[in-house]
Amino acid sequence: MANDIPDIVIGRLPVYLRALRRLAQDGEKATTSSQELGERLGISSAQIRKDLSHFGEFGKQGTGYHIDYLIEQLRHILHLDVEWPVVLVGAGFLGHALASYGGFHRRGFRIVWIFDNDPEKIGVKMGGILVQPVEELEDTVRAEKARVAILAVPASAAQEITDILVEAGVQSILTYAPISLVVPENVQVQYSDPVVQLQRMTYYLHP
Amino acid sequence: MANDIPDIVIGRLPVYLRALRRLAQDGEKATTSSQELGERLGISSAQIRKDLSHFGEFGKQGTGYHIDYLIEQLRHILHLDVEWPVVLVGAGFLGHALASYGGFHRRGFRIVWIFDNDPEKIGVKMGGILVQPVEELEDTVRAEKARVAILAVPASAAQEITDILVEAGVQSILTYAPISLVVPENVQVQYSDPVVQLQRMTYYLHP
DNA sequence: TAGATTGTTAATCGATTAACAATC
DNA sequence: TAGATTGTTAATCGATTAACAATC
Repeated sequence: MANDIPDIVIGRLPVYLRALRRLAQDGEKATTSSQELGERLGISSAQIRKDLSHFGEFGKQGTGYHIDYLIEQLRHILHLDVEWPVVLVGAGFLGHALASYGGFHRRGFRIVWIFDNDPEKIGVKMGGILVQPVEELEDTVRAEKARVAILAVPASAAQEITDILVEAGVQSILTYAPISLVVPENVQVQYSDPVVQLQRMTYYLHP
Repeated sequence: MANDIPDIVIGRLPVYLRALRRLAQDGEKATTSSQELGERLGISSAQIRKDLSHFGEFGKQGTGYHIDYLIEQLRHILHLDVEWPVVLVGAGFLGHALASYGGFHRRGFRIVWIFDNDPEKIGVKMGGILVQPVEELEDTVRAEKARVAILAVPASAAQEITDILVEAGVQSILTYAPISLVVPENVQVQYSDPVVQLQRMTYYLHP
């Protein structure tokens, strides 16, 4: 069963989910509409309705979408009704920031292992988690069946660590290294390179 | 003169640039081809040629693209032949990681101001830069004509800080806050929310 | 010359939007 | 009932790709 639903649609669902959670938190109303959501996100209401219609009928004519119900549906679609344990590789400043970030909790993820190759870092606690030697990465991933990883290592180490992660069974990698990774097609990669993101904007700045 | 060239094309150029710089650094050859580049990036060669053709003719039949020359052209197109001073708001762990990141240098950016609202942080040096009180943000941005900002503040502060930045003249914002920002249409925003990125991948994981 | 690879065209493929019947 | 808003259709719009003449 291959994937019927466009990647680009899947990519928007977490953004919808985030906006819905905000609406739920504000607690002003129990329902919202594709129009209201679209205005907040800068997306057309038709697109939101179309995206959601790939998965079912979640709204009611005349009233819109029940916020809590739609949140539950999106969580289910995105497989967020379980908490995913995450392996973090790289315990530099960025690794430290990620390990200490409170935002994973309740949104589906928890960093539970941290690895680094620097003897100074090994044994240190970050976000309450002990930093382990990278030599143990492969065995740990395999034994614990970790499927989600975050890469916060220098470009020079990124492909090598990726190969280890993939070999050990990781299927989803969020990478901060400024390099394009080569992975098998069943492995998902999301890139976060601040420089690339900044460079996407300077085109529009007239010097 | 409005923008003729699709956003999606602009978005790929920094990725091409990054790959080209890697090739230049390896120093094995002076030229590359759309095919080689495409294989490294997982993009079709036709797309690379098409993207570049929006801006001119940079290659030669039979030999491909001269790497250094194409790098220079892309830098020029993306307005990276000047170094952009960047204002960073938020001096938490993430702000610290960004301030200490060596990767901005030589890729077109330099963080030169850091602001925070925490008295404990103000006066501290991060990446060699003094953290200043957020009360001075607006005046500094205006006086120094900063046009690029990075937001590393909690969701609760993000829209408020955004409004100040926009009011003071910032036109490009890279935000790490887990919230959709509302900005005028002449302001560019790039989002980096690790949870959203992870959530985009769990859809493809079968629990 | 033979081989390689560009830039571009036209065809294909895919995504977005406008509009509206259905219905809460 | 009147007003609002969904889910869906068909039309439009835009992006990608295959193919190839041009030419280095």
